[in-house]
Amino acid sequence: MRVSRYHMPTLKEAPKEAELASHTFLLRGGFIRQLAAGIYDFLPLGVKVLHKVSNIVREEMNRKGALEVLLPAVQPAELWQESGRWQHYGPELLRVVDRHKRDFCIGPTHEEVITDLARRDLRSYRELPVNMYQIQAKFRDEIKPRGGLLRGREFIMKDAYSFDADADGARKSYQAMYDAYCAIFRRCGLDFRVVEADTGNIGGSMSHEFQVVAETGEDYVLRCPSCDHTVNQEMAALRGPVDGAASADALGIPPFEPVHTPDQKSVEDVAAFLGVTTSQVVKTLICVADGEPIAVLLRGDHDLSDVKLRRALGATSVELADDATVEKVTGAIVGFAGPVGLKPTASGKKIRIVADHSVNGLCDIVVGANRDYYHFRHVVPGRDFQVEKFLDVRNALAGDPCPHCADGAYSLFRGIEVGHIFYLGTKYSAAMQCIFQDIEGNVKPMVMGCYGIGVTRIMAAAIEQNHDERGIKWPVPIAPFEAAVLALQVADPNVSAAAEKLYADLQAAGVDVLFDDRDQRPGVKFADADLVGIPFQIVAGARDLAEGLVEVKDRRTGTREKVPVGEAAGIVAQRVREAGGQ
RNA sequence: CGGGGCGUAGCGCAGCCUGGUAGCGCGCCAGUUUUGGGUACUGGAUGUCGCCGGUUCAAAUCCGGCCGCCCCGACCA
Repeated sequence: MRVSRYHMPTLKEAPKEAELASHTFLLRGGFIRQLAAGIYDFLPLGVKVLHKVSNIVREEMNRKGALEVLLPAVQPAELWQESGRWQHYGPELLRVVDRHKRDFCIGPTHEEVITDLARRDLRSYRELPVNMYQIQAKFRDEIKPRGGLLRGREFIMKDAYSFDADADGARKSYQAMYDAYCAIFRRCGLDFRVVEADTGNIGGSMSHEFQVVAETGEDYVLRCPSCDHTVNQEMAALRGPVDGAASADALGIPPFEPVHTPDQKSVEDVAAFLGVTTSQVVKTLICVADGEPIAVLLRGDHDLSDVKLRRALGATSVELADDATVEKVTGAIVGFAGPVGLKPTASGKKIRIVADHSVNGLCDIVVGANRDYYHFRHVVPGRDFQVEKFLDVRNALAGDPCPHCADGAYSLFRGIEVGHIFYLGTKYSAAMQCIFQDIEGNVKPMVMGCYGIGVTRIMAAAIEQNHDERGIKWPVPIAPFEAAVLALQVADPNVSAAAEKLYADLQAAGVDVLFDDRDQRPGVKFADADLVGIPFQIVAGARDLAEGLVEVKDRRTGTREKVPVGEAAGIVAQRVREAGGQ
């Protein structure tokens, strides 16, 4: 491709909305343009990267026997009502009404559609297992799209769904996808980790995330260096109730008493005001679990993991109560909830009180007084209030003990989730009558799995991981072009002839090459090639050509070397191959 | 949804407080120049100042409403 005939609108200055490297360079390099919040146009360069990633995904999926399909973006509400998600998905599901007043949604995922497809055409165990996938745009009406392609509302995803006759087969299907995903991300040149994850509202019983290691990632991941256990922070368990080991000696502690805390709402404020540490303040979070309010006690310096709470309670949904509920339950404005003297619920039942293990064994603590602008101090758990049970519900932190080995301690890193696989079981197949007959003639629901990869998110993640101040340093397999030829003085016949030959030779060698044949200053070409992130650049200029040389630059390492013109194409073709190019 | 900010040329911004000719840099077009890391000079084109309404002789500027975008928080296969 010749730059003079290409559309590559690079920008010298970054649009002000871009904060992250990936967002900035994608915009500046002319890969994408924003159309609306979280919605982007893909320009020619962006599409090229998208295709390279998609092709890798496709190859690895096909290698595992998965079959490519293409499902509709617009889906009828009926299917979602069948699975129950029309009610449960919430405002993230973009719903539309057609001219006949029928309800539809723009698919945020395709479990319903694929399950419907499977139940119609798959009847016998002889036809299983089947794994079908597609690469297609999804829409999720995110509250807050951010970071360009990192969290858009419309994005491109590869989603696959497996159907097996039994759990054993389904586990094999799951493992095949696990392996395929590792191969895909490795081929994309990403530094990633496989992470144990929660299944969220998609359901199922086993799940792994594939996280690209990046400072700018939204997810927090804990990893134990001694046993390599790696898990999303929101569900990282802790080893035993070690926090509460110190036994309470309530004897010397005076009765609890109210203190006026007029302007102190946060734990930090209260601790500072009363001259105690934040770990001596116990915060009481009013949550709603499956519709019932529940009080959850946590040490002031800890955060709640709503995922761990949900799992510990065996609830299907857990959320923080809204202000009105908090006021009803505590009789005080938000910020002063405490375990002492909580009101019974509307139905007359006493509100349940649970606590994190770390609260066990604390004594002489500060808690909210369930009264506006008051706290209690010298409170002793067990003496002044009772806890129904102690649970592991706080977010694990770096340094916390790993539950899978005797002495390991978690370390923390941030990641960008680029893939997620779920062992679904029969959640959708049972709800939607996706059944088959086994060898004995029994009718059973199929055992499913689903597997997603954020294709557009890979683009962003790859940049977060591979860039410098000048621009992108694409890994060769997903770079928009593998090499560029920069003709520094197009008016000079020697230069243009040499550059044309290099261009032709590289093409003949199967290299995906961009030829900068514009009548521009050298600086412009260098800057654009670096910005756009072409891995290998051959610089053909009058100065070196006079000696029969051109310069070969490696964008990733920054090394430049002078080589004879005649050898340059061969050298670059060789390096492209070694780096995993086409 | 709560808090904050922004909306003026393709991009980055000034002008608004204190109402009166719409500006700067980059980019773009023409020409000259330059030719190994965004060259210099000359000339030029480009704006419903986000939208609607109000105040006023006069509104980018003041007032009201709406819309859009960004950031923080809550949310999130």
